[in-house]
Amino acid sequence: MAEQRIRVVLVDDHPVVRAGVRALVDAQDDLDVVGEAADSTQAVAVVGETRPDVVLMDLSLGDGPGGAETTRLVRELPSPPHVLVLTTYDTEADVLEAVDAGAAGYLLKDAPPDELFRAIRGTARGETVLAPSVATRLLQRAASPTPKVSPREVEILRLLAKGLGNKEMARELLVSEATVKSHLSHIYTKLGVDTRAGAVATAIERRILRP
Amino acid sequence: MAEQRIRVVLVDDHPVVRAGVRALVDAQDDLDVVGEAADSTQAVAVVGETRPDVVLMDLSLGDGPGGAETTRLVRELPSPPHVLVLTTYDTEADVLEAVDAGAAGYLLKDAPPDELFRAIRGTARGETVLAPSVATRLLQRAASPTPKVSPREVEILRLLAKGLGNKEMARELLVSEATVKSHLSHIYTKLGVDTRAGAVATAIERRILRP
DNA sequence: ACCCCGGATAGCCGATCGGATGATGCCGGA
DNA sequence: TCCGGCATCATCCGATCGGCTATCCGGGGT
Repeated sequence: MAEQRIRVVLVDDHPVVRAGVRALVDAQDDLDVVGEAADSTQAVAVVGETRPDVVLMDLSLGDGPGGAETTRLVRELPSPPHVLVLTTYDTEADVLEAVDAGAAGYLLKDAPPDELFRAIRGTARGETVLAPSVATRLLQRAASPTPKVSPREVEILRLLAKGLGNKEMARELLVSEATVKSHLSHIYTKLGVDTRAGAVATAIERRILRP
Repeated sequence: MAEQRIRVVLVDDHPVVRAGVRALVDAQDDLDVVGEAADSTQAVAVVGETRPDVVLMDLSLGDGPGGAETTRLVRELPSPPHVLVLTTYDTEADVLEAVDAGAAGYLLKDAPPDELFRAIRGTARGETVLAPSVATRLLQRAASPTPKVSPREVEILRLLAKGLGNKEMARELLVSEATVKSHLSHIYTKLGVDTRAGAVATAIERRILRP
């Protein structure tokens, strides 16, 4: 059956997870783990050397560039491999970021091994593979596009989460209180809330703020 | 060297992680993985049957009872095994909960394999093993004890994160607005904040609320 | 050239919040 | 038994917030 083994590289900062995926994937006779990387730099190097068909990419890589950025770097290599994101979270922001970084699929770590194998094979063939829960979220977001929060607004959100009042934010950002209120109004509109507490909760949920 | 193999049971809802730990641990000749469980019920059953020396416990087990509660259940069995918590997060609330559920150690999943092995051996001998970053947090918290947030207050926090006003919360919880404000004041004191937004951010950070 | 958007600013006003203070009832541990 | 924590309720008041309306400017895209 295995005309040609599918060559896989793992990118994950957790040794345990790498060992797990390797153990599972190597047990399949049409799949080969040809390399591992724990961070972004290693990932690019290993992919360049081993020229795999598929890269399994974790999104949180500890310090340094994250999985999304690493995906972008890998996809910019000549004749790049397909990237299958394999991660714990299914927050919409993560998915979107990964997808527009060039990821071909998105799986959650709690997926049963079978699903993982099918996903790898599909990705190798150039198919797009999404975990059901992720697909659902994507569709929801597609229906109501998330307006982008501007950098300045993120700044406001950060201070908001620290519990600052408008006056204090104004001082902190060297602008007038009126400006702060203006930003806040825009934030409310974009996040679909109408209170500061709701804005903070939604911002964290959407991963605009890191908890 | 290996006078007596150390018998280990894995409890984790991620197949990938179970495979990883199993692969790593089984490769050590003094350690034996004698069972796996994906949820709380399975965990208790498997531990009861296999009578391991050490249980490696993930804290987030998907639906149903979590790792802390499961740790408690396992520790209530006759001549119970030592429980080593192996998880992704090192939030103070998690650690405390696990420790007073009877866990003997706390390791993070990004720990290098060596550390994991040493931790398992230590735990088997009845030692207390804490990841450095966890130990640090514990000490910090020991200095300034975190006041417990009451169930009712958590309820308030939940609604707060949804952006409700005091009046709306009162209606929702079938109490007077005065009561809501009273709860809020207590929450502010306990969390060390003085605004709703700050309370939400801190509550999420402390994992009192799930994002 | 034109227009839209992000960012900054202003004033107004009603609704809401946050702090202070005080009181009651219940339950569980010392 | 007594104390403390939890949950409940009440009032008062100054500070703050949130919505609304409007203006201005600079840069990027059509």
